[in-house]
Amino acid sequence: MIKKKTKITSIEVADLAGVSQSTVSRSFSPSSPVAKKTREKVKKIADRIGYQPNAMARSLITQKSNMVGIVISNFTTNPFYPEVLDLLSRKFQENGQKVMLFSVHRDQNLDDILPQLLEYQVDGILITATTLSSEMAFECERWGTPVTLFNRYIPDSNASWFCCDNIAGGKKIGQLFLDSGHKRPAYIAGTEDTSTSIDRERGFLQVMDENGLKILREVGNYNYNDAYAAALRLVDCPEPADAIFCANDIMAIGALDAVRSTMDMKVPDDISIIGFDDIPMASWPSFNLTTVRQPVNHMVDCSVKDLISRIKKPETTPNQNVITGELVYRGSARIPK
Amino acid sequence: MIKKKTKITSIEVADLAGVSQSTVSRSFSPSSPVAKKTREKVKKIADRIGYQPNAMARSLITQKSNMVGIVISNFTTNPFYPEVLDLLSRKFQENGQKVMLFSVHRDQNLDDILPQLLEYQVDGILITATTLSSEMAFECERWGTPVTLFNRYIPDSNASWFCCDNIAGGKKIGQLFLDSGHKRPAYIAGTEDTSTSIDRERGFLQVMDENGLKILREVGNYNYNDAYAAALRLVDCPEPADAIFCANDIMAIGALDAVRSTMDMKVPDDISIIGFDDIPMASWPSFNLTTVRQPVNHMVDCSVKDLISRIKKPETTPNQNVITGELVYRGSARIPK
DNA sequence: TATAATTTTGCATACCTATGCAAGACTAAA
DNA sequence: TTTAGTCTTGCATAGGTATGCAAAATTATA
Repeated sequence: MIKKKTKITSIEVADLAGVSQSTVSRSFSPSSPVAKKTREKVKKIADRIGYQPNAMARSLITQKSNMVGIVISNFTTNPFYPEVLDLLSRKFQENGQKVMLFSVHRDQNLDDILPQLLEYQVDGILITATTLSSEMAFECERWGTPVTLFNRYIPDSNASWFCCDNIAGGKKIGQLFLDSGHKRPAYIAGTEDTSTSIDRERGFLQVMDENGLKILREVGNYNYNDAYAAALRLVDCPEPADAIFCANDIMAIGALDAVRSTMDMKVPDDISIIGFDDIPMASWPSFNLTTVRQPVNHMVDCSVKDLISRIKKPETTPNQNVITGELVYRGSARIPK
Repeated sequence: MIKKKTKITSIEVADLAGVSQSTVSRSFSPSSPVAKKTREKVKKIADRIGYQPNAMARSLITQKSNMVGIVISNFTTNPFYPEVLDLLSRKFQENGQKVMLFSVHRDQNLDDILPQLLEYQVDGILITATTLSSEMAFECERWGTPVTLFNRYIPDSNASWFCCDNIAGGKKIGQLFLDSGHKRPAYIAGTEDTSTSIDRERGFLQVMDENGLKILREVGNYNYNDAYAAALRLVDCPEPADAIFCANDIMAIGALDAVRSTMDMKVPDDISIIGFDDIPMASWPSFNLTTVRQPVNHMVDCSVKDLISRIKKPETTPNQNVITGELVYRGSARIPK
């Protein structure tokens, strides 16, 4: 029978320091009034016996956990999201918020995740690369827990969201293809039911429509392999595509590899390929990918600031913003003369 | 003045259901004895008014937070780690553990991170891609919080660790270079003070030493760009390397691109390049990289199982294991005849 | 030195749930 | 119908901290 080692509490520190528990508590709260000498004495003893305040007990009193939940869907396939997660968690840390992470599958329902976050009294929730049902949005609202979406949006809810202007991005790319004289444009979609893929396609399609061009279409599910196969189908046919817009960079890279693997087409002379995101890899010499840059840093900044301010002032109205991305010209697409 | 919305408690549920608070509590704990009918009634009311147990209050009583801390260093540059993090967090979730995430800089001291984790009463800590000082190891031990390292090791501590056999990996690669007749081997190191880079170099060097070969050496800091530059230096000189071992795949890819950018060398005919990790990208057609596969899944399994079992039984002795990686033959290195 | 003003401290309580113990309700056996 | 046995429930308390209030200690003022 091992004696359960009981944690060191503020009372023990108080006893050793010859003060009350209240004073110990106050010593650990910078804004509380404690005589400088007393605070030093308390801290020294706490240090010696290894005391640290218990955040659970504190949260129980203060009704603030200083934790935010981050929900992110499988960020393994798209290098864009590790960067997002890294930035998000860093910025939350800088603001004194701990991060509770949930990695979910893209199609996984958040209905079993959110209750866990609420159970742990997170002060706010940030959701990226996935979206939430309106019931769950309501549930969070009922709890008074603010929710911010990153790169997704919900029209009629009081969640905040910050989303790259995917429609405009699609349009820019469509226009570029037109300007450089392409005739048989193609789109490789991401996962079918994601708003990002739908919107990028919509913008692209609209420009093509207005100019009387039909687009070829394949699905790449936002991953390299599927896009590779999709690109082969687009190229290996009687009337091959002469321009491919892929819903993200990693698929564009897959398409690039696929096209190169067939001996008879050259990029960008015979075919242009454009992606979306501007992940670091896009600028590598072997790819040199033309793409639309999502201003990650800015978007993360906005999201974190928004969530934190709504945690501090619950009555703040939610922010809903589209952020425009910029076309980055590299070597994988023909440039208009 | 907005009235602070106070959270719904088990007492309110109890009142509405006409039972005691204890009964409500028991209704939410599957193993507690409650009449079936009562439990259903309670649950229904709880559902209606949106009650959920408060995990903070529970943890305070049970002395278990059901949270583990994961500390990971900048996983943005090496695609190996997003995968690790994804698997880790998934597996912890499957085991009912929430994940508190800390993303740190490689050289950042953990001395300010660990106290935060302990403050939040995490049941265990998993550290990867970075290591902790012996003072901090001691601190965790004092708190009785088990620590597991992933891909790092500490010789004399009672932390567990699971580490790929980096020395053996380096040896295998050295041997392959010898067997295929290379004469001017080179090593591109990762970040200098990481055990992974040091050990991989050590194994490699040892084989070369035994066979009387000197190695060229550059530093690539585990990132694409530095490795690209390093490889150029190794190749663009009077006696260029004819075989490069890079401490991870992303650097090997950088080296590959660098070598290809010079018109007069072909891979693998003129020069062999080998990496370490076997990230998904390594198998892409454009790289087709020979490398040492780290058995991520297995390593993650071991780590999670270890930590969880030590959370359940604190007296368990720590596990310390090296796990051997397997050489994956692809197209970037000559194969012995 | 006495009084007022200010700073510092302690007391008591609240936050919300889990659980040992004993009493109550109910079923089965006699 | 009575008794023994099992199943449910409620009472009371503990877990560790923060904080309003009042008392004590200190400093400033007269």
